[in-house]
Amino acid sequence: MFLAVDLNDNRPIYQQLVEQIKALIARGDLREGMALPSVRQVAADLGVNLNTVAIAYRELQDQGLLAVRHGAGTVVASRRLTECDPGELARPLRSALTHLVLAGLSKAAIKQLVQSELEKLDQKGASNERVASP
Amino acid sequence: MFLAVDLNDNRPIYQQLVEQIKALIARGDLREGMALPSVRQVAADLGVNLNTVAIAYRELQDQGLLAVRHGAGTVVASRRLTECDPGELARPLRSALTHLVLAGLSKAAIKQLVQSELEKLDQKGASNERVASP
Amino acid sequence: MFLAVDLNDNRPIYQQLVEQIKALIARGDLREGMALPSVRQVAADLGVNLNTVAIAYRELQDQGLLAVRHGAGTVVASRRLTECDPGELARPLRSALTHLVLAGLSKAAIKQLVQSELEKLDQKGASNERVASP
Amino acid sequence: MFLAVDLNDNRPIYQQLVEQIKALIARGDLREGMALPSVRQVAADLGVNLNTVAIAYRELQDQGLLAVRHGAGTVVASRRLTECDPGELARPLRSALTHLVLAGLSKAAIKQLVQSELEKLDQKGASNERVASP
DNA sequence: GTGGTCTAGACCACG
DNA sequence: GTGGTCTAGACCACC
Repeated sequence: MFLAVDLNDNRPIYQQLVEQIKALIARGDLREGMALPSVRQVAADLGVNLNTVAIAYRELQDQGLLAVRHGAGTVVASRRLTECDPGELARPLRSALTHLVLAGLSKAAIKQLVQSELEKLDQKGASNERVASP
Repeated sequence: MFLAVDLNDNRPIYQQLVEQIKALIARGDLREGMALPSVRQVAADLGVNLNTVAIAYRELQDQGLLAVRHGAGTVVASRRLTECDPGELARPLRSALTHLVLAGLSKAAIKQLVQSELEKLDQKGASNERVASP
Repeated sequence: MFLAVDLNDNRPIYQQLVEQIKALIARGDLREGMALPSVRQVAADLGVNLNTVAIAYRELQDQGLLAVRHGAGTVVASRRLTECDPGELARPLRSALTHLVLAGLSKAAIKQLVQSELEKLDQKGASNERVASP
Repeated sequence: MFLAVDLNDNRPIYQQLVEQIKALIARGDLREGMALPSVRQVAADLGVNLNTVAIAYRELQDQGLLAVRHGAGTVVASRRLTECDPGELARPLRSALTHLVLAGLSKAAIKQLVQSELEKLDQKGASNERVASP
């Protein structure tokens, strides 16, 4: 299984699941139309409450990333760009960068870190830029 | 005053204050030894409870960013760089970048955003690199 | 119950609780993953305010000793050794030893006291060294 | 001057002064009958409030370590063993040892640390054991 | 049920 | 004046 809960993480479990599934989609490990394991199975595998998983799935559905097909499980939705206030969009970025600056990293070191993290995300997730090969 | 609370923000007020003050320190608007407004004054200005502000100040004290002197006010602490696991350090960055990718931003757009945010931070905070030339 | 507040103690109640819980963990009475009584229960048992206990738990969470799971109670965190400046680490020891010297204890008496206190701590806490022999 | 205030220390200034003077006495740098600088001079040297120093001196007087001779300044009192509940006496030691155990130090490492700290204190402060030479 | 946060108002310790 | 702590009681989020 590709999901895990970290008990040493302060964040609520459902939020950890949301983040992880988002990351899988962003990386391209989960693509449009691919099925996700059922709420019950995830709950059983991780040993968490069924409701907790359901809330995570619902959150992702609300964000337009998952499509819940009645009786047929849950699949990755067709990519719809999330509509956000551009100002709001950058807030977590701003917060993360502040964190790094206060930790003493130089501007160059931070840009390098961003670069390497972006490459990790783009390894498989180039679905948007892909042009012709299938 | 340079602080504000956003009621539309999900995060607790005290955490908003922590973030804002951290940003001010990272930008160089607040420097070593500079005094912060008193807990009571901030509370009055923002219309929040005294304790809420005290919790924010205390959090920053625990993180080593503020030096709170009982009876004598609060000042920005002398910076000792926080030593952290580099892996842990990048986690919020990773999360923020995932967020942006899912919002549909291209790799190039994200790097540009990072660049512009870093420049905002570096406007004033170059005090360490500047030596003597003017 | 294994906690108590001493009203003759100058230190704030929440700090007394922090110290006591730390001691229980150091002694091995509380081990990784063990659940602590709820904030409400401790507050009721000790006759102190709910917030006072919450502050103590939160402090221990910040120090990485407890894992507080919203809605699911509090457990002893999986230990990751705290990395500290060795000089800073010895400060409370230095202060305590000074105290004992001024009270008139001989060097030998102090070492004996240290020995006996350490034995109390090591009674149960040898879980890491024990391997497999019984 | 042999006293200093550390602004990055959370403890109140007067308590820092008390600790430092106690350490000087324990080490033997200050011996019976030796004069201390006046309250005013210490206050001026350290740039702290006159009252703050006075409170520190008074605290030490209450503990029987200093003798304030009206109009003639302050001297180190003739050593009187501090009367304490033996249980109370060990509390700071217990707390310091707990701290070290939780930081991951082994029993042996702690005893070695105690040994080295005690030797620092005994360098000059052997006034109790000294037998014959004056 | 759990913990998290906030308020209002009180009292104490420090400088 | 400053910050520190505590109380009582409320409401919210999580499981």
